[in-house]
Amino acid sequence: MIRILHWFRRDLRLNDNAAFSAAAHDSAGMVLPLFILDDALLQGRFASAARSTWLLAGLRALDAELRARGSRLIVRRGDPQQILPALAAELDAAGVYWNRDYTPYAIKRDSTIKAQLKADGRSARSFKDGVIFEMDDVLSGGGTAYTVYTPYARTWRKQLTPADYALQTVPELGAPAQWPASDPIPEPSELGLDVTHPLPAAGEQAALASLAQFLDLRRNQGIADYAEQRNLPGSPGTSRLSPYLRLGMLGIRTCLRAALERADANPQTPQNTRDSIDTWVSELIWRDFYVQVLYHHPHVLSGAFRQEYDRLDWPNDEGLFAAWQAGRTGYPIVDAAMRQLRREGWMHNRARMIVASFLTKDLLVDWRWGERHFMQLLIDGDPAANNGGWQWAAGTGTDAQPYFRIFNPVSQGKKFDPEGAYVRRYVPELANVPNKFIHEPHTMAPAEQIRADVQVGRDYPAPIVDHKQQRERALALYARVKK
DNA sequence: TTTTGAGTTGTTCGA
DNA sequence: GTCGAACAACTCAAA
Repeated sequence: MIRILHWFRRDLRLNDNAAFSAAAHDSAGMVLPLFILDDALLQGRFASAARSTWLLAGLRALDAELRARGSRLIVRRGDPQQILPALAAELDAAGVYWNRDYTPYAIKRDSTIKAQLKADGRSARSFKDGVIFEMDDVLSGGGTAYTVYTPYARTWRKQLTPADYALQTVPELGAPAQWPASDPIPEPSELGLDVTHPLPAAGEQAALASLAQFLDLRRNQGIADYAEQRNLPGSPGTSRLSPYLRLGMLGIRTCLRAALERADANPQTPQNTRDSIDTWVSELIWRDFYVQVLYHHPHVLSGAFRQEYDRLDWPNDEGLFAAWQAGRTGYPIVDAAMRQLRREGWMHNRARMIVASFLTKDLLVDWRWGERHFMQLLIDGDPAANNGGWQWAAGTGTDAQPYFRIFNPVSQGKKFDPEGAYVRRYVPELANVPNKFIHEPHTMAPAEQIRADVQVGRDYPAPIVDHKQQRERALALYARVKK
């Protein structure tokens, strides 16, 4: 009877898991589930107390899923490059399987481990699992990787077949006569993590329930209105699935299949629902796109995708950066968003664009400072998507917006949070400000400020920069690079 | 090789 | 308040 180790990483689920299914199949159920807590990832530049806490919750949920099926999760703490070959030897495993990860760190680590395992005479197999299309799966007519989203997405959709999102069921699992030693899953405090804000319910059951709720057409707030509602940060219009996708508590094939079946199953599906499903699938394609961009252009993690933009001479005012982080810029939609990030470890997508534009184009701070701050606080923080989003906002990335397209934080607020619901929720000192002034409270006359229970400059900051002026400075900053 | 069409999510200005 | 045009030019991808 052979044993195969399945090395869990960003795939904390049993359903629809390519490597896990293959490991169970090839070992006739004698798959040994393993997770390694890698100190390098717990302490690196992008380490996050919130995300690590979320991970620990995910491990507990995964262990519970496994135990319900007569198995369990083996946990080890340390360097995977040492632990895996040693553990494979100790357990006399015929092989080790895992799902691919596409960051430069992961690629280097995995290829080292694969070579070691093979030198030891074991099989080492990696699988595509976290995306629909990976690496060179989607190429332009010239045989090169796309760097522009729209033609990438067109080809992605054209070549998609049902086989690309076929699901595997959870296999029957066996148990060895004796389980190897396992470190306990640590409590967050044991890792020095002190996250006080609540997290979503972890695990694949919670993830599947969230997906079902999002796609439920009988409720008004399901996907039917997604195309419109998703842009309103004060409304529950987005899927909220990103934390589950980040750690693979939810599979991407499961998402895609469920979405497409909603549209296809019923010919009566109204047009706005079809549009919404299509819009959401586009978001899933964006996710594949940025993974693919990072795979082909790993330099984006240290500098601009378009390297001429590394010459941008950012003023990088630390005081302005600190005010942005704290949500005290005097621009209500920006402050609401930054406080949501601290309070929930999550931020609405529209708000992410607004605060990214504000940091780079209004405060003239290097996008990498914002990228790092997001990674440290977001429970869904993903190197590929986060980097892609920041570089897009900064105008240094793939498919860059024209550089003069600078968000106006006041008009964005008026357009996407007209009643100020979002602002009022996260900036309570503005709770009683009338809608008319909610996005520019400093324009209230003193008497109006008294009526609204807020004195700007005392209870809430006056704008720390002048948008119009900073916009001109940003244009000048970029113009210097262009010539 | 050359040409052509198009590019996530905007803003501002003037009629 | 609403509308259309200008913003500035460049790169990518496909024909």
